[in-house]
Amino acid sequence: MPQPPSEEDPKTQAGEHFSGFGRYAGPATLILSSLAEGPKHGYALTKDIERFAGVRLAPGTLYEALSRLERQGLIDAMESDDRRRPYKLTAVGAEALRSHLANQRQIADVGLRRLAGTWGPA
Amino acid sequence: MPQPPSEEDPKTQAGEHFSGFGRYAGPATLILSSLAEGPKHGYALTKDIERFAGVRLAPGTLYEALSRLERQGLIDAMESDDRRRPYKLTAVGAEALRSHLANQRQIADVGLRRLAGTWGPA
DNA sequence: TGCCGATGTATCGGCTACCGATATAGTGTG
DNA sequence: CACACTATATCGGTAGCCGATACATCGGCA
Repeated sequence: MPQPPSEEDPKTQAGEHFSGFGRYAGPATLILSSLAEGPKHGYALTKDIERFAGVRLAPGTLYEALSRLERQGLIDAMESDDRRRPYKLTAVGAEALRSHLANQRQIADVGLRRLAGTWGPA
Repeated sequence: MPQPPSEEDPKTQAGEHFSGFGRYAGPATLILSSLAEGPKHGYALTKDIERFAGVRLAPGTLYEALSRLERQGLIDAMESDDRRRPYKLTAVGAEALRSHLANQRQIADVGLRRLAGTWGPA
């Protein structure tokens, strides 16, 4: 079977999103979205985020964001025997992510609709 | 008649989006999305953005972002007789906004789908 | 007329998120 | 045993974001 609507689609990525925006989209959103799939450690997050969002997070950005998110109670660190430090989404984090993404999606919809209106569908 | 899917919906706003995120969404995206509807001056942008995104931009944020966007060629200033300084989206700005919003929307979709998977639809 | 709130733009100072560079070390493979 | 990859952590610089503040105009209303 042809694996119907398979999760993320690498072909859809914006190779060049001009970078004329603030600091693009905020690492926190990307990290939480990645963790929504299940627990991951830092390096795995980097790889996953690059795959589904086309964004490469610098190490500094990643680990600072992780400790910030943990301090805020949105994610939890899990202990492990080897050198990896996995994190998992908390219930609070999941709820925060849900409302944030819903908001972002609505904004994107409004913007795209307005673009289609004045700037033609092409 | 109940005015079907009328543009922006104020009732859908997230009254409390926890603010635990980096810099939430970046003013540039909001400004460009607002200008996609047509030319506006600064103060009108503030009001419109508050209405469709539920975000109140501080004056500093707004005007600094405006001059940055103009410097980048994403918007153009229009002269006027009264004290208002309207801006309009450029073709480059429209294209940049389109790809950026498409990217954001895809990220939001991935995140929400993953949330629904592991964290239940409730 | 005089007050006041809304409209409208601009700038300054602080904070900190973001990022690149760098350091360190374990792992696996040729 | 050298080298690339995995993996985490920290530091310094920068600039985007924000609140405060300042200033000017306009309309309404007592």
